[in-house]
Amino acid sequence: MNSKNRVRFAPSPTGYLHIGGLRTALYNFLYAKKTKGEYFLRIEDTDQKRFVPGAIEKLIESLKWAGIMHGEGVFVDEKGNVTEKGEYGPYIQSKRVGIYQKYAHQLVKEGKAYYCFCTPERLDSLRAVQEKAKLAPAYDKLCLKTYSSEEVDEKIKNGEKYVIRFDIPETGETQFEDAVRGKMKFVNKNLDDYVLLKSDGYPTYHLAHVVDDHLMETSLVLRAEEWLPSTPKHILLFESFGWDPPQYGHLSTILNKDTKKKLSKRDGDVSVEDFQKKGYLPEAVVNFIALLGWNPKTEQEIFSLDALAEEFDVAKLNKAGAIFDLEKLDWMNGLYIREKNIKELADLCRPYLEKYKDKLSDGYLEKIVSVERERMKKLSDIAENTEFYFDSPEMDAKILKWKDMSDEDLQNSLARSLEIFSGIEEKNWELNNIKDKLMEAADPKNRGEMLWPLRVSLTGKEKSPSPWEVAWVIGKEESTKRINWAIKLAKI
RNA sequence: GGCCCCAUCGUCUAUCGGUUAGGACAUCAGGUUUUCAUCCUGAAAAGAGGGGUCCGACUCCCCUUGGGGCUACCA
Repeated sequence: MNSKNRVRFAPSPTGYLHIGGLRTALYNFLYAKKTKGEYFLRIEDTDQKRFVPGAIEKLIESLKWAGIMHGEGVFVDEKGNVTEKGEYGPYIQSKRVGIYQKYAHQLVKEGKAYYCFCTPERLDSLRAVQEKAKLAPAYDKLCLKTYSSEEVDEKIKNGEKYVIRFDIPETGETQFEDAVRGKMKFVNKNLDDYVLLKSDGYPTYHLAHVVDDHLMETSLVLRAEEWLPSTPKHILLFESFGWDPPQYGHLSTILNKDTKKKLSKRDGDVSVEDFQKKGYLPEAVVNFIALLGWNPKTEQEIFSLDALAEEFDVAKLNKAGAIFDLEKLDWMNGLYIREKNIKELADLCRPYLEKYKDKLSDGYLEKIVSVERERMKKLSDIAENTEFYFDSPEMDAKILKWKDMSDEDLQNSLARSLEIFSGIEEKNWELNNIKDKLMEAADPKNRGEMLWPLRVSLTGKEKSPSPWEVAWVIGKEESTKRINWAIKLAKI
């Protein structure tokens, strides 16, 4: 037996990593880090209908982006091939079907499970009848009750399709201690004789989970709340095999802000990849989701991954569902953006300015980023309202005037700015220098009279960074050109 | 319908029977400021309802209500 804590993240490769899945992975990862245990990645691809090619690679890519890396399980190598590492493999369930089949049949032999030959049609009508009678829909054990073992052998020999069902006791209760919810108690007769092995020979989640987490020596299963109702089924299965179940902890659901229901693909962008594309930083996403359903019980809110691992404690996991509030994520993302150094931030922003890539030479992007950084919430903001760094702005002469300035005042103001700029030598075209010269010249009681028209003539916008910042970025020549153009425009 | 889980500001949450119910986001108002943003100050904002238990309940128990989840040969 392994004395280390062993936890896992076991997603299905259905196309992308859900943000809720990322949180589940994160908590497991943090637990392992905190307790110096092992965190491994298993792929649950037992539903052939839902398998999406390339999904495993994408899943791992998203986890890697977030910095949630496992030391055991399924990996992607440098060549892009899916590989595995670890003593408990294979870690991809489709490679383990023989194992599941062996255990399922063993249970049948021991009289704890049975073959079921019922057609989907019969199951459907059975369910319909039960629902109409306001009963809990459940399999009626028909095949268990009606067929002798000889009849079963005969049917199988004739090639009849079957599934293997778990024979759940009709009496008694199943109890367990949930790491986040405490004592849980379920009445066995409410439990259905669920399918262990499907007619295609693949296991259901239930069988695969129990067999794998026993064989892989998982000590704690932190998983989504939606699994809570099937946990007694899993406990009973473990017991049938004579195995000790792992400890369970069921995580609260992440809810959609508008519908207050489980966040789903239909609600829009919920995949990790979507957040990445929209310009969220992994630090912010990780920090934010960590706090959705977990709290360190202090007033600290900003945590690096390492700091989270330091503080993480299963006992501090929350029970209630948490609404995913994008506004707070935006704030937090802005915070992390402002902490980035210019070089790194520029590199992160570059993909969003693909259409201007010819104009981004010689540190130009670094300059833009240093000016825009404090007003960005997402990396993609670098492409919002920033055209004036690349092209002469569209100018609306009406907004050039500061407050109730006269035409003459405006001309004077712009002329004065032009004069100041021409007084600054090219080699002294530095941010602080430009700022000092402008501030010196501006009337302290009414700086807007000078700064507003100048800024608008440089940007064409009512809202933008300061005139000295923009002037510094676009350079003396371009700045001068734009002021001259504004002067002309204002005269018309 | 059946089974299960959950319940403090709009949102994320603190409170492990005694607090002016705290923090953060968002909102609003100020300050800094040419504008925006940043930053700083401040304000408004919560224990779903009803029963118990207790000297005392947001906190413990029960009921109601509300919300959510599960109810597949999907996970």
